[in-house]
Amino acid sequence: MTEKSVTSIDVAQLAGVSQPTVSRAFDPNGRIAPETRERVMAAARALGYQPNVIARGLSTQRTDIVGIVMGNLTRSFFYPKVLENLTQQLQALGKQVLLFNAPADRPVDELLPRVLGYQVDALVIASTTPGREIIDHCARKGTPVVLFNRQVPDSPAYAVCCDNEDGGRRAADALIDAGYTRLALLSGIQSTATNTLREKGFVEQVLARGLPEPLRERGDFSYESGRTAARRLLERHDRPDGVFCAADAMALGLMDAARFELAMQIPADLGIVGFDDIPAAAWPAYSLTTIRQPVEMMVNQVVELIVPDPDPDEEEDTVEQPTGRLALLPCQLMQRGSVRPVPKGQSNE
Amino acid sequence: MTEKSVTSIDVAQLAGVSQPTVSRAFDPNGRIAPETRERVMAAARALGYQPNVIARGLSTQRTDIVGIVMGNLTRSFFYPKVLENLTQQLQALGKQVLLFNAPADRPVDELLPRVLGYQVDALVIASTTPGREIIDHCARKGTPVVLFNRQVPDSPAYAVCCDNEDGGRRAADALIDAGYTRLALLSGIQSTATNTLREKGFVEQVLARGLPEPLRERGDFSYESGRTAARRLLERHDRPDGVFCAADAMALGLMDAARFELAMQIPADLGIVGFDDIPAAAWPAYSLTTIRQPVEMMVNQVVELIVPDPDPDEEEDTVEQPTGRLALLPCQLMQRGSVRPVPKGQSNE
DNA sequence: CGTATACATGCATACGTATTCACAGTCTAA
DNA sequence: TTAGACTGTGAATACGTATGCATGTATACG
Repeated sequence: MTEKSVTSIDVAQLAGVSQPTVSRAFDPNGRIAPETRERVMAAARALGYQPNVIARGLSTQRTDIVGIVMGNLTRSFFYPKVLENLTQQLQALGKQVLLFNAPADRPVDELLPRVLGYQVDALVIASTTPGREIIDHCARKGTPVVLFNRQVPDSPAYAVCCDNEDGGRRAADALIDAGYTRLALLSGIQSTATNTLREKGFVEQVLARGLPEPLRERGDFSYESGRTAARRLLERHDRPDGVFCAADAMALGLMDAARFELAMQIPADLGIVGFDDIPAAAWPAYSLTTIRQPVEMMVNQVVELIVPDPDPDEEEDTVEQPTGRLALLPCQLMQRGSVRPVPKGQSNE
Repeated sequence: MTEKSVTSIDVAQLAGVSQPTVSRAFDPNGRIAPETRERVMAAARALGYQPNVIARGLSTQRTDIVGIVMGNLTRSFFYPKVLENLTQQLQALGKQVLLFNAPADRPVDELLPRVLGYQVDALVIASTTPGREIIDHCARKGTPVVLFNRQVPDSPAYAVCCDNEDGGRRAADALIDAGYTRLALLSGIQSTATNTLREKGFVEQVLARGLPEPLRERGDFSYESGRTAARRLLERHDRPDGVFCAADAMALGLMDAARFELAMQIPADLGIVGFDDIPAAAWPAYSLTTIRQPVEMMVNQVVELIVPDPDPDEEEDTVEQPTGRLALLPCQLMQRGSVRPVPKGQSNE
């Protein structure tokens, strides 16, 4: 058993050619006579030969593997879709995804040795805290790094973000336009850029519209954290009447605590705006008004940065991209039932 | 730029040893003097050297890469957790996960060339339909294949399943014990073993307990499919009063349609039992009674099959495992609010 | 003191592919 | 007809690591 696997040499022998010819047959641009290629392919089929990607990687210095570092996949219910889309698109382009798991609240540098060892062609960091070390190291090796909804200033990494700050502003507008006045903020993991920017946009807009500084409560992006934070927040004497949650999962937890533990009416007693637009936000049991992240667009951007267009006339001079290039994609307010309708004629002036 | 990456030869030069010595320094079992190892490691640190896993893979015929084939990650909300757990555990054991995406309803054989090319040490197939070809090919190469919640009879693949058939039976008992009598079944993708077995267990138990054949409606495991199926199912003149859904996501869709479109009371007018125990099932907005799959246990089993215990006294004779070995893990009924309480003294006799 | 043993290390080579170079044959243009 | 360009192929080699084998050195035992 454990049959020795069939190599390009075996195929070469059967087809009566040399090993390099087999290699060329499998290279779409390989200079080879059509009839030779056909003969090689026939032999390959007969033997069940499949080029060894590992060996090829050693030879070409390209593995067609893209590393993806992700934190808790199941915390906010947002990243599974990102991962799914990314995997599908990359696979369609001949790349495969190597998945790394990292804690969300520590820099990902601990994974550095692993990631480097696998000679990935590119690295996507999402849902965790990027570290300088890993970014710089990849930069030296010429490995593109794309940060997903994260930013590291003055670094050579690309960043693809939805406009979190603007999203925060829109959330503020949505609540204020609807007439809520005692606002609160339920934030996520403090060390993340997603949280910081959403928070900043929200608070600044609240102040800009002439309302007092919103209350603050902390969570970790998860449903449970939203639910427990809700108890603290809604039992205060100066209980807020409108809350922006930095992630939908927290908003759902908050909503459940408010409705089922504190018997509050939504949106009458309490207006809630989330962030992400996860599937459950649209379910009628929640009908959560939220800020949608343009996942498809973001993933497209990432893919574009990672796998260079094969077209551009072989201008292989690698037009040096501006370091720290940032793609900022627009978010969109999804109006649903967790915020009461805007009174006629009133809106963000 | 694109600095040439540092190899074991560079480290060897700096440390004043030969290249194989560097290799041995990084091998935990390598015969090497402690002080030499320290010197090598110091040199490696100084240069930022990291062994090239690809090259190692070529030499050792082991890549430490485990392939995972998954279908729609976001359809039933069950697989993200599986993937997360699996990735974490394998990573802790020094393996990495290479992710393959496959359509859920077609055999995964189309991916065969890809998977084979990457020389994975093991292959896990979940959430999609396994194909004979890929299994047989891996068997010939000595690559273990583990099917997650799937089975292919008489194949050399391992299978780790929760006891889907028993889960179906328990669902039937839960509904019948609570006094529901006009039962229905909302099934998932027909070609999957998970669906077939849950269906079988449920129907057989319903008949065994003396009730008439349950109605049947079809979905695809997704929330939306549950919701649309609900409309068809609940507008019949012989509307059921108890439904078993082959996945929680469908149950939630069904529940929403029943409550918000048809103004039915749950559990009074309609009892619902799901399968999986996804996070949302426990949320008070749903409080779904469901059959829990023991995810941790299942993942542990998978990992055990994939990475052999290093302990067993080097009995490397590879005690031939029985082909088609199946691990059947128990599921558990989670009693919540979507089924009315069992009347006193009544239960599965 | 001599021999057997364990240990530490270097040398040579293998893993499977891609690629550079050289060579022979074919085709085109004068 | 011949010089040149072009095409298709094989030989040789590189990619970075692991490992079998041989060698040399230190240790144990009689």
